[in-house]
Amino acid sequence: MKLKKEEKKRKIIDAAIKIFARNGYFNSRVSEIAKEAGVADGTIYIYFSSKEELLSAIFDEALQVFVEESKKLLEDIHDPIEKLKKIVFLHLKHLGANRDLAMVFQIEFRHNIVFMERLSKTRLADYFKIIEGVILEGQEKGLFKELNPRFCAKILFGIIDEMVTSWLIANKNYKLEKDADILVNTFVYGIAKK
Amino acid sequence: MKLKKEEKKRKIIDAAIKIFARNGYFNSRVSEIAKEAGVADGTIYIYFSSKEELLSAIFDEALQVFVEESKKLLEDIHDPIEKLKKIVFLHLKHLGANRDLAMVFQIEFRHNIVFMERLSKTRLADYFKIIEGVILEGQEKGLFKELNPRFCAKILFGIIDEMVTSWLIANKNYKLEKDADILVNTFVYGIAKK
Amino acid sequence: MKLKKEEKKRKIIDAAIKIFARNGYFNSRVSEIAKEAGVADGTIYIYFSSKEELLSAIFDEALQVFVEESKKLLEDIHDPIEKLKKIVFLHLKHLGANRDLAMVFQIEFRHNIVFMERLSKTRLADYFKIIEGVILEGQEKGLFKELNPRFCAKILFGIIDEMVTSWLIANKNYKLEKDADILVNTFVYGIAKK
Amino acid sequence: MKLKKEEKKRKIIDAAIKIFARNGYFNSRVSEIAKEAGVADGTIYIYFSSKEELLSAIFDEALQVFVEESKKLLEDIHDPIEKLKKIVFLHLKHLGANRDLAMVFQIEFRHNIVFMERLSKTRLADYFKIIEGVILEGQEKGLFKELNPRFCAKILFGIIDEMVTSWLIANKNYKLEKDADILVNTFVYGIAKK
DNA sequence: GATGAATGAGATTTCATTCAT
DNA sequence: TATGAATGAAATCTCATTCAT
Repeated sequence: MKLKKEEKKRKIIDAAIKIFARNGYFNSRVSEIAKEAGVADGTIYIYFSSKEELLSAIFDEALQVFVEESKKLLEDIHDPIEKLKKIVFLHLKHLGANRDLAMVFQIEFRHNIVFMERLSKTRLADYFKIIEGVILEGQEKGLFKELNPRFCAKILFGIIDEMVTSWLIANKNYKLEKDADILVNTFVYGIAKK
Repeated sequence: MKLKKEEKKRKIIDAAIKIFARNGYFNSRVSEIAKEAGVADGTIYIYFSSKEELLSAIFDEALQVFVEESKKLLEDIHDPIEKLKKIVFLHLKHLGANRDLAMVFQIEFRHNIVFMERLSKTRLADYFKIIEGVILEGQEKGLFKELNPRFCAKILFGIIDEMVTSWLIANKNYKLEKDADILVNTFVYGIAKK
Repeated sequence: MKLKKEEKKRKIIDAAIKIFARNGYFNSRVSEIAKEAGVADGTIYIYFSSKEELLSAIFDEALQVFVEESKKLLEDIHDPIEKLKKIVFLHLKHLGANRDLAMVFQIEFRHNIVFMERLSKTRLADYFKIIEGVILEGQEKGLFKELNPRFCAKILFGIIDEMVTSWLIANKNYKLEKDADILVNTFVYGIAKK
Repeated sequence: MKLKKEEKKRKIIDAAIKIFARNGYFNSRVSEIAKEAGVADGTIYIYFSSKEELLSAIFDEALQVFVEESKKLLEDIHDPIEKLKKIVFLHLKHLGANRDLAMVFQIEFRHNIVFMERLSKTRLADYFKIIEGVILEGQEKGLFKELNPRFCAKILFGIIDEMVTSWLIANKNYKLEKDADILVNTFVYGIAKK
């Protein structure tokens, strides 16, 4: 029974990702999502209180999975630079493996400032914390300069973010994660010679 | 007469920036923009064929101004790193001086993939060209590693972009451009010690 | 359930006939029709895809009812002239009994050539077929001259049509069908003496 | 000067006939007519007080020309039946020679009952008077049955009207006036044999 | 819980007409 | 007289959400 409920929620979220990715949030109809999920329009409102809530749920779920996986996989790595590479690799792999989800992340979540503010204060904050933690660790180990860790985290996030968006827009079939290492190297060592 | 027409167009664009920034594109009413601009609803459609066209016009105009100014100011600078600092400084100053415009740039232009594709193939491409040119110049002068210049340009743009967005979301009153130098230094020399 | 749906459709069509007749198609508001039908504006669009579609539906339904009734009542009559009288009588009675419907038929259906072309190739064609059939029958029985049956049908239709329109415009209370017999007699025997 | 004024009025009327015929009254824009006539939008309002007035003017002018020509040409004819043939011939020739005008007459003038009422009480009444006069003359000469002349006129008008409309809808290239004689013969002698 | 018909507020855009030049 | 930019009222249709079944 409980499982059935979870299943239905899953179906609705998956349908929403697909539809939002295809048409954009504002041009997606709740009834379309319902159809794609194989449920009645009204059913969606049993599981989610509104269309926007459904968008939030996608974000929450995906980021939670991602944060948890990152934490777990980082446990066995000790070199901060390797850790950064793993984080970036996971980020790119996750989104690269699911273009629809990537679309929703890069485009649909940026719709309005209120939404973004809320997001960046919740799940996204956890993600930034992880990156910041690694930076700090690197600094403590004497590997990184004494820059503001939050500042560094933003830079790294900005780089990854741009890579994903640019991959989406290019609409070519290259592997998104292929550049993870060079990306981190450039972030860590800069573009200047020597 | 011609002037008057240009003036009215100006007024409408300024009003649109203000209203879009305040409410977001989808939650802004054309009639609101008209009221703010001091014209009749229908007048807007004499100058812009649709609400979306109006959004495009904001982007085009702002980026054109920016690209032109950048080109001019770069002429007198010869060090590639200084050039990058100037570009970043200008980018941050421009948007930092006009929070409404920044809002429209960071949030409202990202509404849908089609819109973004179109934008990134037009004006934005010019901007990327400028950054790429500087990177290439640095490489030719033996200052920068032989990385893909487009890749480097994306990284830099991603960093700047994240700074702006994060400044918007933070909603604090720090000067956006204050970090231009350290940002470029980090980009150029990396976060690693030595 | 099914019945309820049909009922609601009925109500909307009846309301539309009334409102179209009163104000004309172009000066009728969908919201007015909704109000008259006792449903919400949006409900109309569940049953009809557009305002024009609603106009078409009125025509289709009314003509279908009329064609079916004509066919049935003609079965028991054998004299072609009597058949023509019956057709004309029915036509006049139907519209004479429902001034609103007559208004829509005579005025609102003639709005544009495209609409008329479409109509005349569908339901109206059936109606012409019936008249033509009777003319042909009369010719086969040696009662009528060997004129082109389609030409004769057009003449008869033109006469009836003008009677209805002129009755509408006159806005007097005479029974429209009272002239059915004399009308057919004139059509059949002409206005010339002997 | 006066001539120039008349010329401009002419141009506007001709443009209006063309545009109304092409798109229908409601789907024609005043600005389109202005463009076609080679004048500014506002200029139309110097000559006609409104869009509807312009439609009226077309009707008035065309019918006036027609009524006057009919009267003149009928003077030399003495046989009522020949007179009817001439009237019908002229009616069909006039509209047959100018498909755009025909379109406006058959379709655009029937838009709303108020308009039709007004028309039928003014210019159209003159036209009916002419037909009625011929019928009466035929009756006085003992050629026609003692039917109500107005009734007969309506019948004849209905027949002609249907012929024109059906010609328009058919959109074939046959000469509209070719059936004038047979049409009148059928009207006068009926469809019955002997 | 699930359904899907019904709701009704609401927004973009059009276009006849005006009027300052 | 002629112009055409500006006006602003107004209407179709959409669609998130509800709720009786």
